[in-house]
This record gives sequence, C-alpha cells and structure tokens, in this order.
Amino acid sequence: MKDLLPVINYISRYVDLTDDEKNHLTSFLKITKVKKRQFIVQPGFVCKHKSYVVKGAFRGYLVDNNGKEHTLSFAIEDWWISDYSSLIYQEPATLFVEALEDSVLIQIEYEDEQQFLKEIPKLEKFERIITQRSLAFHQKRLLSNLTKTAEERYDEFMSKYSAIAQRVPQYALASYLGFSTEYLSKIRNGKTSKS
Amino acid sequence: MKDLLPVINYISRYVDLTDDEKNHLTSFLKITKVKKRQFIVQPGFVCKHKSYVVKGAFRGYLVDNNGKEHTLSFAIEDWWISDYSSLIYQEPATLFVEALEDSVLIQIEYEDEQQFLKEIPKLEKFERIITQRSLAFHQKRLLSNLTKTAEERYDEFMSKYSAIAQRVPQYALASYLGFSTEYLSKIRNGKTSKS
DNA sequence: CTTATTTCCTAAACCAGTTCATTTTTATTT
DNA sequence: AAATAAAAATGAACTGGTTTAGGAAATAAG
Repeated sequence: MKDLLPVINYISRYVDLTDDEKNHLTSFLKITKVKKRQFIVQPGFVCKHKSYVVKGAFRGYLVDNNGKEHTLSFAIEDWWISDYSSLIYQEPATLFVEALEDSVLIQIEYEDEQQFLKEIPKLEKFERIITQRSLAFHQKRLLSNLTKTAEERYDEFMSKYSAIAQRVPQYALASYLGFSTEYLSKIRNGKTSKS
Repeated sequence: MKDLLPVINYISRYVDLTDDEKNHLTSFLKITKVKKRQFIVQPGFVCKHKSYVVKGAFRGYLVDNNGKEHTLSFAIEDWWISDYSSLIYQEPATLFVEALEDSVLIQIEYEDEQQFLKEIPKLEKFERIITQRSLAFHQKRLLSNLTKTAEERYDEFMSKYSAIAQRVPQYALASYLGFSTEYLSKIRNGKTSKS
C-alpha cells in the first residue's frame, strides 16, 4: 500500500528494515480520515492506537475541574499523537485529541504493536530512540515553563514552531504555553514590550 | 560483585536475563561514592553516564540567567539520575546534578551502554519501557503545572513523595514545584488556607 | 562548644498574568 | 448573501505568587 509508506519511511530514519520487515509491518497499519472537530481520543476511553499525521493538524488537551482547557501537545504532518499515558498503561484516557482540520492519519493499534515488537526486535530500538527524544523534549519544555516568562515562551515557540502557530487557534496556543488568551492578545499587540 | 546486584535486580523487574547476560552486564557497572555537595554532572561538560542511586539523594537543576535555580528532578534510593538530554545526544550538559547527602551510585557509561544494547537486544526493551514510563511521568507533571495552583501541586507532591520531601531542602522543593521558597513557607504555615 | 554558614520564616510592597465584561472580527452554516 | 457561531481584541479591576529585606533556627566546621 503506497499510502502507508510515510510511516515506513519515518521508521527507516532510525533503523534499517528489510523489505520483508517493511511488508510485514505495513500489514498492521491503517489509514483513517477524520473531519475537523472530530475526536480520536476521549477521556474515559482507553486509547487504542498511536496516530501518525499524514495530513492535517491535531491538538491533545485536558479539561480541568473548572472547565478550562490545557493543551499538552500539537501534531501536524510527520508528527505522532495520542494520549501516551493511556496508551502505554492501557488505562482510560484523560485527554481529548481533536482534529483542528480535516485530516488523514496512519494508525497503529496497541496490540498489533506489542506483537510486532516481539517479531521484529529492531523496532524496540526505534521505539526507544523516539521515546528518548520525546522525553528530552518534554524535560526542556518543563524547564522552559519553570524558567521563562510568558512572553519569552511565546517568542521561543514562534521561532521554533511558527508553522504550527500559524495553523492552530490562538486559544489553543495560549493554553499550550500556559497563559490566558487575553494575555496572548496583549503580547501579540505589544502591550507588554518595552519599546 | 554483590554490590552491583541492585541494578541487575532493577532491570530484572522489566526483562528476564540469563545468568550469562547478568554477568556480562555486571562487568560494565561501576560503583561510585560521592560526598554531599559534590557534583556528578555540570553545565558545559558532556554527561558520560547514567547513575542508579544505591544510597543517598540527588538533585538535578538548572541555573537561569538571573542566577535562580530550577529543579528538574530528584533521585533517592532505587532511582536513576543524569542530564538526560546531554546523555542521549552527547551534548554539553545544561544541568547541575548534585549530591544532597553522602551517597553511593552504580554508574553505566554511555559508550558501554551503546555496546551492550547491541549485544543483548533484550535491554532495548528494558530501555524502551522505562523511558516510556518516564515520559508519561513528565507529561503528567507538565499538565499538573499547567492546571494546578501552587498549593495543589505542593499537596500532590507531599502525598506522593513525602519520603523525598523529608530529605531535600525546602528551597529545592519549591524550585521543583515552580514557586518561591517564601511562598512555600506561606503554604506550610497555613497562611493561604481557607479555615 | 563556639563561630560561620546555610536554611527557614515573616511581612509589606509589588507585579506578571488573570478575570470579567463587552466589542470586533473571522469563520461556518443555511 | 444573510445569519449564526466561533475566535480574537480591548481595557479595567483584581489576585496568586514574587521580591525585597530582615531576623531566627538549624547545620556544619574549626
């Protein structure tokens, strides 16, 4: 299936797969199309797959006791998204994962992945490496939240991920960076800068 | 070496190792003793090992441009610590990792680990699993910082990690939870509670 | 056991970012 | 194209947490 190639190519950046391995792996992948505003993960339901974004944009977020939304992650083309905690422990999710645009995904089911990790040990290495990188990323983000002001975090995000910033609603960006939409508005319109 | 058994036992919680594998692995482990206030990682130097705490307590922290300290992680007995980002990318560290007490460590060198990951593929699975769990932990912490007040984060930490709270200085705990020591003092002495 | 250093506490002034309330703009639907 | 809903802007009042500055305890060192 040509449509499933992007995931094979993604994995091939980290480990070398034989043609047989590629074919075997491909048999487990599924293409899914979702419409804007549709959820692929919802609180209370166990997250059954990880999703690679072929086309579109997604947002993973938590709704707190006061009804406020807090964005944990975004994903656009060539990124993965899921409720990671729900997926690895196979526990009910706490996050919503919602399509911000009409999108196309390639999905891997949890059980299938457990199976081919046994069959193709090379994929353990792939999993280890991308998980390590994701962990390093999250540690940096934690430190960034601890050390930087709202405006500094905004500037940092804009310089690193302007492609994402341009595609997601402003309230989603604010809730990712950890402040209110009103404050983001102020930052954007220069009410806080010193010249 | 009997002293190195704790790490073998730790790994054996996640994967089954043969006696040969255990022996081979043991040959790469090194015991290190460090005194209180000693650093095992410093900014500017590439982090060359991950450390398992046999005895003692550690703290990993960043010093920002204003000289303020921000704690990323603690480690007591049966935990691991390092500058993870520096370790996996073999880049200069940004963190200090400092002993809070006289301590004993079992260390694994970066190159040695790369080698035995090739020799014993089972260890890839071990690495994957603990990295996944650490990632899930950091995601939860990130969400906790986004959704909860200082006092709620304090209460949460005390109920989950009172063993750590009792052993680390208060300024270290405050800087982990993301607020000032003065505010921690207020929380502890009930100046903020509603009755 | 005495001195120095590090850690912890207290309180008032302050500020980065929130909340609330309303308006304007931009998308989406009919 | 009009109607409706969703997203962004604006400003004034407010608050959770910081800063500054000091003193009191506790630890470590001579």
